[in-house]
Amino acid sequence: MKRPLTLTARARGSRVRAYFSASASPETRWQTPERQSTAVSTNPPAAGARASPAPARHAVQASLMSLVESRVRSDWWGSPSPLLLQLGEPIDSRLCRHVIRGYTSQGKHLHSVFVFIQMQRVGVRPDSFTFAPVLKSVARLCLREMGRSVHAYAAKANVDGDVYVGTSLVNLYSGCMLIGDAHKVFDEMGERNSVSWNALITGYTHNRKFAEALDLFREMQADGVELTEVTMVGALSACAHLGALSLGKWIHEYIDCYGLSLNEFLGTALVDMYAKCGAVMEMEKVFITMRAKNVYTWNALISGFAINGHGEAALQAFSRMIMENLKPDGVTFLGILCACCHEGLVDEGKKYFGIMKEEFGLRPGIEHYGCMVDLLGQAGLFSEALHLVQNMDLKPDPIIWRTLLGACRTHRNVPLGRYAARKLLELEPTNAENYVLLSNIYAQDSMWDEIAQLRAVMNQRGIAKVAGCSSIEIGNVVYEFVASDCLKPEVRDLLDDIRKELKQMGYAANTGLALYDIEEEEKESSVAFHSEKIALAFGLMKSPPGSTIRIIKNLRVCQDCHVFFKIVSLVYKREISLRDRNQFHHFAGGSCSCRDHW
DNA sequence: GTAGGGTTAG
Repeated sequence: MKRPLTLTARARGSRVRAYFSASASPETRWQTPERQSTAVSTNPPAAGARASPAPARHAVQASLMSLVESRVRSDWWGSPSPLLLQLGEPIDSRLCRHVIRGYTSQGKHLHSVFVFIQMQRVGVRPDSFTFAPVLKSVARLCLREMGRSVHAYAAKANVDGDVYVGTSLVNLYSGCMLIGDAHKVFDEMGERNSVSWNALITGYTHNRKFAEALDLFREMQADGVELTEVTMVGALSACAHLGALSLGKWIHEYIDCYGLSLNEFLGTALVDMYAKCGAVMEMEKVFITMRAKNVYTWNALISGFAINGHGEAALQAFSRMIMENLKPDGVTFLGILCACCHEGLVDEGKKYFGIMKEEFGLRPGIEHYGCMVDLLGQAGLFSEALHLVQNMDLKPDPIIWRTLLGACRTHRNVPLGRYAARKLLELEPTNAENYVLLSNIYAQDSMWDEIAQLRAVMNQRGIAKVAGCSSIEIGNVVYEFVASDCLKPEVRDLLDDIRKELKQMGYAANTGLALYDIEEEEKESSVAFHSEKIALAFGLMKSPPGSTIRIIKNLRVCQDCHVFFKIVSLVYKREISLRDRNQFHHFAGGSCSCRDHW
């Protein structure tokens, strides 16, 4: 008998807050208590989500034609099926549907939309069979205003109550990043089924609203709607991003218990969930179990190894992938280059960057260059890194400059740091992270005047630092902590005790990381209460002895916390997994899986 | 006959 699990919604408004606890056992189905959060369904849609349908046909013709016709004409006339362009001729509606469906399924979305418009021009009425594919095409093209017009036209044609059309509309708005509108359509649907729920859940994950996606997942289950493979893919994706391991495991159990098909989609989502939750062994187990694998699956495995500091395993996986005759793509090489970065494998990274172009004919994107700049910069090879940035065939983006700036911080390279920061701030003057990075470089060399100037610029421009936030799951409840939080006395006392103990082991707070020029004692306390340290103290207090402490942070871990965690893992004999914004740090016995490269 | 799915720099 599996453990009974209950689910609670995320409680908002408290400093330490519970997201959810894991769910019910698969046998007993998921017991969903009353909602505590109003985060999801009260989200008001943007005005005009249900625009007046009155002038629908004209709206389609006028607003859509001007937008689409100019873009489509060049390749339309050369297309293999120009028969519908005999404007003014009667067009058979069945033929139109057939052609639209064909174009949409082939990914020729502009063609699909264009045929739809021709139908309006010659007075052929579309039906639900026509709206569904054309809405899909509009969604893929991300044409918001066109989508609203087609929505209005569907209402006018009285087919918006159809479950297929409704689901297509949910998909349309979420694809256009208008998730509030998608939810409004969903709420107003007279008939819903599993597919409509899946469309909304997936929409929330695509819109990066992961906690809300899980709220919906819980609602769907409570409503007794069938949870399918597609549902689980969406929910697992949300778990992966949130680091919600216990819920992810529950879903895995459900898949096994209910015999859901571990196809490429679901298997890849599971592999990715375990990877992003730092559970590397479970990730490998799922991968081995899977019978159907494709390039997505391999990519999830390779980047999973990479972010968890298993660079060699990532490279071995790549070799196996090639042996199994799978063709790697750009994402595969991103994982490989990322693995080389985290392992500091400069020569290997250069080799794979070359292979990518020469053997596989893949043109490196800006993200591949980003990895190479990181690899070279973190290795202290600044001339090569700068040469690459200045000579690549793409315009350097802010991430490229920020990566170089980060390497300058690692190696205390103030002159190049200034140069990179100037380039970066030209492109991205309002991102606080850029100022903090440069300030950290100055602070390492006690350049307090420069820091004061930076602070003045930030104040003048009204730029505030992003608050550090760390979460930890204890007993199936996720607690969140904010940096310099108002601590409970017992957590503060424990942190003080830990610090005293660590000081005896030679730990001294790295006060150079404080953004401002402040008194030594204050500097120490500002890094002393970084959110990950608070989460760690809470974890030491509340988790069973010997269990792995898993913490997730929204920003990159600072050098001081990194040292702190290493010593805690040694002194307290605990394994600690810390996921920061870019990668995992697995601490054990006084060292970290990242080998201090991050 | 129409709708819903996975990987991706720092």
